[in-house]
Amino acid sequence: MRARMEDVARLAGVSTATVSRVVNKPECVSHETRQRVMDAIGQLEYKINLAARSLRTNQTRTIAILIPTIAEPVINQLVEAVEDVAVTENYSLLMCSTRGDSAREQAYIQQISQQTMVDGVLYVSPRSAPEQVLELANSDVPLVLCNYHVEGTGTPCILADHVSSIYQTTSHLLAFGHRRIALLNLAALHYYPARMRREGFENAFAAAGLSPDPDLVVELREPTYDANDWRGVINELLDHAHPPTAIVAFNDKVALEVYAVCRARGLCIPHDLSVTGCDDILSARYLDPPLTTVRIPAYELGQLAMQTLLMRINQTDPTIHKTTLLDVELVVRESCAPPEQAL
Amino acid sequence: MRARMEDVARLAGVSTATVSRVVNKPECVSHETRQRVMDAIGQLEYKINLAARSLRTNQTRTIAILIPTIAEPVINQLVEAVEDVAVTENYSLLMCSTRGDSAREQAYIQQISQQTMVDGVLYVSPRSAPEQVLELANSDVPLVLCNYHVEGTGTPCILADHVSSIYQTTSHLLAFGHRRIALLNLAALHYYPARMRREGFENAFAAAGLSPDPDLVVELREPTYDANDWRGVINELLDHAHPPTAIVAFNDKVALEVYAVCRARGLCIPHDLSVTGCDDILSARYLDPPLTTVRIPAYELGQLAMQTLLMRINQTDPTIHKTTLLDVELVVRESCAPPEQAL
DNA sequence: CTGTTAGCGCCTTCAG
DNA sequence: CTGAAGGCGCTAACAG
Repeated sequence: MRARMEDVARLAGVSTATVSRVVNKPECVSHETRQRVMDAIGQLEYKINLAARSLRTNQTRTIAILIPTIAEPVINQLVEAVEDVAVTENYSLLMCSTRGDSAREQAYIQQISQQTMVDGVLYVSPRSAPEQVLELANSDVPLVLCNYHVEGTGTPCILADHVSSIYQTTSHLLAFGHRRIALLNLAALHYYPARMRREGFENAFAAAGLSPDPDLVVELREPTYDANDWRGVINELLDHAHPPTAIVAFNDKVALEVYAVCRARGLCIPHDLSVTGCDDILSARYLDPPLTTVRIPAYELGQLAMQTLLMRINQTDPTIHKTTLLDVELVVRESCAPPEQAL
Repeated sequence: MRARMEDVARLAGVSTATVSRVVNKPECVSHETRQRVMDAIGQLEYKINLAARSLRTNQTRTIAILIPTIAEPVINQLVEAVEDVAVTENYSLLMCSTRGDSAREQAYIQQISQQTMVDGVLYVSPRSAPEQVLELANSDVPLVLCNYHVEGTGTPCILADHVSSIYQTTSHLLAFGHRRIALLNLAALHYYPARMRREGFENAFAAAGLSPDPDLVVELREPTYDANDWRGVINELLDHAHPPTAIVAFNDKVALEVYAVCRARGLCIPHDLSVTGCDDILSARYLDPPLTTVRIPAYELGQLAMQTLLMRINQTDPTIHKTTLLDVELVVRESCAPPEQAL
């Protein structure tokens, strides 16, 4: 629209200050004047110019959410939660998804830290080198990390308990009597949760007074989101002279691949092989048999992360506890059974 | 950062205009001067203020994408495509997802049309009343519609061919010899593609010189994304005195529910019942049996929509063809077979 | 190739 | 409760 506040002011016979008040603090303007101004606004189809406002107020009312992809169920629930909070708090959400492209991740970080464009950043599952994450953490843009952990800086970190998730699925299988349990993990460079999952796996064995067979721990370093590479790995595992009786997949998508391989080999889950996943994606319950997995509180994660970021921005509570670990819940379905003694 | 262009200019011993040029048209500045300015920028940790730039240039370099939810595979692929184009063209993406809440959809539309905040809007799968969509179309914000169609206004519409998708799955079943085919459709208020799907269903029958049994056409008016309501409907259909031998689901999620119901009833797909879906979500191929469905060119849709929007914004080509229909592809897997003659 | 100058549209003290 | 006035930081003519 062409009309500016000045035009509205003239038409309503008031000053621009009053128009501004009508827009921002209507309660501070007399009912009568307000009405006149509102009419003028409608008549001129006046549109408020956010750039001018931002320039003046020094805040953009926009936050950026930096994520690896939007196509992961856990992440898109998290994003939805963030947006829900943003909407109630009158913030807009800038989507920055990197699609596993580290150059793009870098570019986004540059953009955010070298331009005044957002009031804060939510950085989910960083894949960048720790130094780069630190660089952002040490810049003057308020930051909250999700699914990542840094120490030293005052950056709040909100995490699901990745140790616990794999600990729980592994323990579940151990309780069934499995001993030869394989772990399918993603250990891409700078991918933080991988270590925690590995730890959960080992802790579960340790708690049972056992230790895992290193041969059965597979850590793919492929940073992409392409699931194809898993098939080869799974087949290798099953071709092993002394194959596993159970597989702990680090997420449900990989568990899906285990299902596919079993189907191709004529193996019956859970009779011939027990399988667990993680994330509880939609299709987990529709598989045959339904998949035993772990529910990640993705929505709560996003909510908490956004609330924390808002507190940082408003400096409401500078003593926000630095890192929060959210509990995770085992969802037992039908993909696990005692191992075949015959094997 | 505190530093403004003026500070940089002073430190580098040049004018602000030169600093601006270094930032925006580096090729128009001598190598030497540029270097000096860049050093100053680094030294002062100068951050460019986008609000000031926008105020001056009268463009935000931001576009809004208005979507019903982010958690649908087709939509999130589309969004990814949009973002990919945005990144290459130096635009930012504002996420506006309504989560099936029409009040929120309205609020977003208000915000977009009554504030200068974005250079354009991509409106995907509107659920609002047609008048409201038209209101946005007639505002001065460049708009492109996805998965929707309006006539009269010059608004470009980019659509997947919803008629064809259901036409193809229905024909596939007819070719197997099915005659009692049920349609599970979503006909939420103002949900545009529902009509097209219904049309595809009926056209397929007509092309075979047949007509569908109206008893077997179910159109749920539930506007939510909750899939639970479908179970009851599916059970009713199968309890019918003369039940269908095949079910055409309007999308894969609903087909998933058909699988679940069949599993619960001890029915074997495709032996006892043939099923088709639409969208080709990830899990479609992991089901047992793998689901016959339709691939929607979601990425291409998003790409084309964004490119079209950019042309509108830049007025590169005011003669953009108004509406584009993208082809859709049947993916035959194993969820369909000839009907049991015994039934 | 570089500098001068004049706003972009709004908010926000400060008076009245 | 309302008005006057200044400036947020940047870009884009226009000169030189």
